[in-house]
Amino acid sequence: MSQSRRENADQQIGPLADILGYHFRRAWNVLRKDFEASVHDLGVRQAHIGILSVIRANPGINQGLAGRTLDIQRANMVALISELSDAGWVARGEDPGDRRAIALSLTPEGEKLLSKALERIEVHENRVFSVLSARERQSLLEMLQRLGESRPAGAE
Amino acid sequence: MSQSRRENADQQIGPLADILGYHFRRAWNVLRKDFEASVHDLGVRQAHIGILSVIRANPGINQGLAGRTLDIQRANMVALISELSDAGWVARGEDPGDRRAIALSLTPEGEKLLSKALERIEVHENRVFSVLSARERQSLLEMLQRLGESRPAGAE
DNA sequence: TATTGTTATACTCTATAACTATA
DNA sequence: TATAGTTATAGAGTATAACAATA
Repeated sequence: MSQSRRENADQQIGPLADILGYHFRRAWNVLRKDFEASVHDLGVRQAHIGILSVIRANPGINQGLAGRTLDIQRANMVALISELSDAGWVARGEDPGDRRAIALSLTPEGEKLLSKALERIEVHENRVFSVLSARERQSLLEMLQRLGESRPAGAE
Repeated sequence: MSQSRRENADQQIGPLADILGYHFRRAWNVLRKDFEASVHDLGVRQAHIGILSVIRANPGINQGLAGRTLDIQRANMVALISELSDAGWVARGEDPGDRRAIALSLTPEGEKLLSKALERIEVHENRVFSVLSARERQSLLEMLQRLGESRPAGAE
């Protein structure tokens, strides 16, 4: 159960062949690069899309909750929201119930941008995941959901 | 085919629910964090393990080829190899056939370190992937391999 | 006391351009 | 001219500590 066949040039990767995390990293990099290339000219990055989606689905949501929903530290949300605001895609409003909080909403331009980006992303995903069957794609989605929602305990 | 159920607190994530890349990112972060926590005290990072493994499997391999095997830019290999050399795990030798190249090999300490790290990683992977069955794990491995070896064309 | 947003800072991985010394 | 290693630098995502204003 080691030294699995690997057409990669003529090099051996040794113990890595059996480490899922290694293959995860490579696959993630392929996915990430193609994603970036496919939306780069729109001026958005990965993190932006997540934020815009969550705001669209929850108009008036505040920064901290949006960040927690996406697993983005609140400290890192600050710059991201500034970028989205500077671009004219997100508006910062007042939270009626909490004067510390900022209520986020999409501007009409933000709505348009998000729709355009989502179209690009659909094409991008069809391209990248063309090496998988529809069934495999569904199976992968379920596995990734389970992994992403898990909180493995033991290595802290 | 949208707005799929999500137990994530009471927030909606909107269009993200159907984007594989979103779930890929979350799963990758869970995996990455647990990995780091599990080998951190050994003084190694993700990239180091890959390099050590490839050197073990190909003693005398040069820096550039090791990097290409792992999809690490040659510019980024420099610091990584320096770290491994400074730690006493990797030795830089002369390449008999090419005076520009550096022939890499593991020191006895490097061998020991790698073995120890691989044990940690096995525990780590069993922990993280405990949410998957053995069959799913195998299926995931195959899909990740296919994705990682693919070179999606169209978004450049 | 706890939480919201903020600033400052750091780490890791990834990426590009330009240089040198060989080949 | 092409390649191996190098330097410098930058972008992107992620992480922690500490602070002011508000709850």
